[in-house]
Amino acid sequence: MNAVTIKDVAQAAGVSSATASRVLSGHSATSAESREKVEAAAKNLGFVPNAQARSLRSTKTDTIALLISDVRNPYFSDLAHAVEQQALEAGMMTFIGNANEDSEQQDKFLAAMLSRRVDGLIVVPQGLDEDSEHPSEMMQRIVSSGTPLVFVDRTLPQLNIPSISASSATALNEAIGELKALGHQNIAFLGGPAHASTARERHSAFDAALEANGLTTEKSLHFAGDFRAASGADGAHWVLRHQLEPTAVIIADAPMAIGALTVWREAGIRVGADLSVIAFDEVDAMLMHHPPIATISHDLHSMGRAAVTALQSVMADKEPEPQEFISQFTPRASLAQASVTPGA
Amino acid sequence: MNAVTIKDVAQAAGVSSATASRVLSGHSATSAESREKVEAAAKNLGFVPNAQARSLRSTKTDTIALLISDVRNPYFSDLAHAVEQQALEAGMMTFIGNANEDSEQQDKFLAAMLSRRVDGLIVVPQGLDEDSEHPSEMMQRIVSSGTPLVFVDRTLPQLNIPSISASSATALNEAIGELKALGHQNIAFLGGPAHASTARERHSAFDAALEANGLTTEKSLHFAGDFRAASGADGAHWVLRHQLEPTAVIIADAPMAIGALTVWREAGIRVGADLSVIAFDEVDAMLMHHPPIATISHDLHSMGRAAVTALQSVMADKEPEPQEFISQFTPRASLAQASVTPGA
DNA sequence: TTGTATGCGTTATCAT
DNA sequence: ATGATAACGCATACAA
Repeated sequence: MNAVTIKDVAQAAGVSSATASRVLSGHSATSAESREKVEAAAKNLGFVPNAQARSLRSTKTDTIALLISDVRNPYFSDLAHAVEQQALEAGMMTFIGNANEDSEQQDKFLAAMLSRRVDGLIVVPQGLDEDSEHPSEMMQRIVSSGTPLVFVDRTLPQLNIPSISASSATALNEAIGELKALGHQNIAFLGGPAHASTARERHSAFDAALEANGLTTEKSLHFAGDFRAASGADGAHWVLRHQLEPTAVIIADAPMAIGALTVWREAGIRVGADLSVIAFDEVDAMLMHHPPIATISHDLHSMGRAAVTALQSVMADKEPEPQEFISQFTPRASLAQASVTPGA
Repeated sequence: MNAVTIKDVAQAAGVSSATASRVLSGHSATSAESREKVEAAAKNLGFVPNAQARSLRSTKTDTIALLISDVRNPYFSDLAHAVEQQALEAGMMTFIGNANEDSEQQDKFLAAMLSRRVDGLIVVPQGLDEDSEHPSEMMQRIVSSGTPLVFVDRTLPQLNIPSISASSATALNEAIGELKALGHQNIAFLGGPAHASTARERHSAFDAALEANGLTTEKSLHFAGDFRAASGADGAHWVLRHQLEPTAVIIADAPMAIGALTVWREAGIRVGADLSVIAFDEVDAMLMHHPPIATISHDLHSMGRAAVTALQSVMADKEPEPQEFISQFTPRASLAQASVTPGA
């Protein structure tokens, strides 16, 4: 077992534990001689500082936590990768946690992080499934604990927390404009759960884009899913049975798109001929599909970087102006894919 | 800021901090009266125990770390999900780290975990790129520190660490048998980097399967990639230019398959007609491809569970019999996909 | 520059 | 069952 402490190192080096500490943390002044001896002893004994004790004393952990809502969604694993790289550059470790689209699991992770005194938290917040109006109790406690916190991708508007999110207005306007130009009139929307701010934003941007393009906003053409594949499959059936016979569909995330495309394939619907499809999130599966699916995609790398930067601001200042941190990113529409073709 | 300690709780409850501790950790015997008072006070003050201090004293963290080699590879994020769920059931938190297929980044994470005194480590080990024979120095230190350690997916044979891995022999035998029955003679293999044990295992199982099926083991039909998409693209070009004109290709992981399929699509090669393709790892992109790609897929859920179970054994016993923990899983071949058709 | 002594928040020991 | 106190490993104020 590893029981080698700074005392052992000090003893082996023939100095006091204070001097050993000074050498090993490298802050204060130390003589070249003791530096040499201590470093040799530490290496020799295989000394690994106990981060628990260190941060108990210094109240700094150089660690942030990132909570995403679904590890298995490539959208979020890309985001995780971006955050991690940026944090690494800033000398901080990242703990990645997975809420699994479940607010209970989110709270468990948040509690663990809070009790481990991470320096900051970057969170894709889960709304409460039953009640989207109020954040969970644990989330409230995080906030009132004063732990630096930043939301990314999704947000909880009630909480006034710095948020890195995206505005789909432009991209959806472009998409709908393109579809209209191709003759599509009845465009369906397979949306996400109302407790996710991104789902709400995409839905209202969809409605606004219809209106801006002079198309009727038909409430019945909106399907409420939950961002997971199974609900996309349900949505696909719903589209096929819909009395307005939509000729184009926009899908709010990649897992739902995968579920839907699988259903349509099995039903013999030819995407790009019988039905035009545009999906959020440019993941491999969308590009591998035949034909490739037109996408509205976010610059996850930049969003991840921005989240870390915003968190660093919060960690530095004590009272930041929240308004400064509501960053809006603009996703990019790639519509020149064969999944978008003239409609009836 | 959150500065409420167990002393504050004790004071508010009118008991000693020792009693408060006993109530809050729930181990020793306490009177109903003090239990009530302490719990009320704790809730009232919003007390969050400091895990640093707790585990400094108790040398237990109820936390394990999982190091995967690429967060963005769905294969590994599925594995991460499985490990996390199983650990949660056992009352342990999981820190997920990403080596990004880089042994330096692996070592950074391992150092951080070691210094945080996690109770155990589940690792998909990176070999050293230059020298696949020796584990990294940090890995050696982990081992000699006595921290409970289990390898999953990949292993480092030199280290004699309990390992959860897979044997592709059966699946590849089946795959090659099918290809031969369909008339394929020249079958190429796009493999992974030699420093990954899975790459070596898949390669030698491929050779063995050729031999078992009475096909010549043609060294020149093996392409050495690195498990990433770009090398799959290189491999795709290599296949097209190869003088033996292979009619079937087996690809060692999903990212490489995606890279290769993209190249072939752009080159106008019709997979399933001009070329038969079988890929390891059944990820969404393989199923979305037209035609769907035949796959050899692992039961990641079981492998993840097994890894946690094995780790628990190591944490319980002090000197386990390593042989007991070399679990072999057998991937399943799904060959009835249209990417596999008769060959020249 | 170095050593001594103290404290971080919690649990364990030893009395009572 | 409870309280006083030491101890976990480290960093730092203060003294030398």
